[in-house]
Amino acid sequence: MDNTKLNKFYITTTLPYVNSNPHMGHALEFVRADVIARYKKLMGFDVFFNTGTDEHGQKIYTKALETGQTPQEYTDFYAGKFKELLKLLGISPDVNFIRTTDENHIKSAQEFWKTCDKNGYIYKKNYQVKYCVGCELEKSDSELVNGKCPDHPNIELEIIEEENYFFKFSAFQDKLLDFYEKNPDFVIPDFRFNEIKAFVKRGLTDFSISRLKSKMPWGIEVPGDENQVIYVWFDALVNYISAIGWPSDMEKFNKWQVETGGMVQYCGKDNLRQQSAMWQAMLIAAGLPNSKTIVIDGFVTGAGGVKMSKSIGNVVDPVEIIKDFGTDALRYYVLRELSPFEDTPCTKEMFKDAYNANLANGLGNLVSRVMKMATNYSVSISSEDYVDIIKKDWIKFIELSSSYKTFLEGYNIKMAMDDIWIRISKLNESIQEKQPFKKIKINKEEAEKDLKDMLIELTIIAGHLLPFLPETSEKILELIKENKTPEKPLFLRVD
RNA sequence: GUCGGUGUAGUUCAAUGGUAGAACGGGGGACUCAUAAGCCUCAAACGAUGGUCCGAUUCCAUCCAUCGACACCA
Repeated sequence: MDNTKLNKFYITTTLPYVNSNPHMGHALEFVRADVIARYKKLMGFDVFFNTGTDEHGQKIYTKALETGQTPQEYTDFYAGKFKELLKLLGISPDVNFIRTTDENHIKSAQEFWKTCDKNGYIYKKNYQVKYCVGCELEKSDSELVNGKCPDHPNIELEIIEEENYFFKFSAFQDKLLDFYEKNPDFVIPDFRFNEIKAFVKRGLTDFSISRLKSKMPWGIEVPGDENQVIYVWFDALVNYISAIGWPSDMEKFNKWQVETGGMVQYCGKDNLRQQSAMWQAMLIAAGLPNSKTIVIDGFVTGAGGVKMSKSIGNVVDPVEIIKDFGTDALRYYVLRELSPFEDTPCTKEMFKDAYNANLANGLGNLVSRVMKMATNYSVSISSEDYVDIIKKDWIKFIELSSSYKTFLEGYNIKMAMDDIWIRISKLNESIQEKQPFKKIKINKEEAEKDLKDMLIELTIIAGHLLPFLPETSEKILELIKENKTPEKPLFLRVD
């Protein structure tokens, strides 16, 4: 039997569209995907972890021109910014970073197009575009009010006829519903799955997947038609397979998309349709296997559930947070304090409160507390028996915490972390109850035994933290191993 | 408008057909190993109105509030 088939894992984030600076939503998605990637690695899986930047399309083209740059200069700058953010967030350094302007991606997207075309799912059609002379912009139906531009209700919309390529999305309704039926956990959480099922059941309409190059040249050229470019998201979605070598390196592709049982995709709720319906239809159209799981994040909002925006001034900038509180503090917050699936409010004040309560007063203080006693009374535990074993045999170690594992397998990162913080509380209580700091004077032997138990428990806590707060976890394990008190508090209280 | 979700202490979240749990924040206390941290303790909530039931926060209906979906927004 081929056991190796079971221990490969492919996870990807959505590629952020680089028309603005990275925000909390991006940070949240990167960090969560990173946690799952790290967890799987610890569980002995061979992991491919993908992220990158989505760089084509009208918005970027316009922005670049506005700032007096070429689109390439503009996207180079933003790709750099996102790469920088990944570092700041402590994302696994071996993460793959794909840009949709990469040469191999461009080739792959064109091949993908050709394959869909060859299979009969792409056709050319006249497309009517509504154009408002007042705005000098094309308008979609959903933007219109009573069939007029809301900003210029007195001007009649012009209809512009344009020839575009279309994708036969309508051909995939039954196939998608059938696929959903057979994969009852395909979209997490379930209420998002219901949403997309309802959407597909209502019926699907073909959609345009190209743009006239004369109007918008910043895209990948449609194979065999130099007058059109591939519409940005059709090109962007293909990154998930171009990143793993399709079609030039089929061995690599098979390893990550076939032998893994499919990719796991993290995305925001605004991407539900593209990832769980359109992309799946595209894969079927190209004769490729579907994704395994789509995990949908909620949004980070301002206080009271209001959308974050510069004009309201309620934006919480992840880079600024990291500067003030550190990488693991941000990781902690997006993993435990933000709901895994629902929208959650976040303000700087809320961040600070959670930081002080759970990292400074909670985890950080506990480490100082235990290690201070351990060093003062010269009590230690053998690193071969504890610290080293955790790292060497994490699978066995985590086997002892069944709920932790169950939560992570279901992408419920918050609940897994709650388990750890329960342990932190319990250990604090136990120190209070056993009072080794008093007992050491009257019953040295028993005090030392208590303290050893506490060191073991602290080791277990650090072991559990490994995928979430890797840097902190390593620090704690190191302190236990060396039997040292932290020179500086792990998380300094902020007031 | 249609469909769906949600509405629980000051705040952020749980659970449940039969005395509603927690965390943060607030009040009080005993301690001292620790980052004026930790521990113990107190106060504090089921949107509204009807209905089913011996009994509803939980089920149903209506209303109010709020969020989302209803396709070309990456």
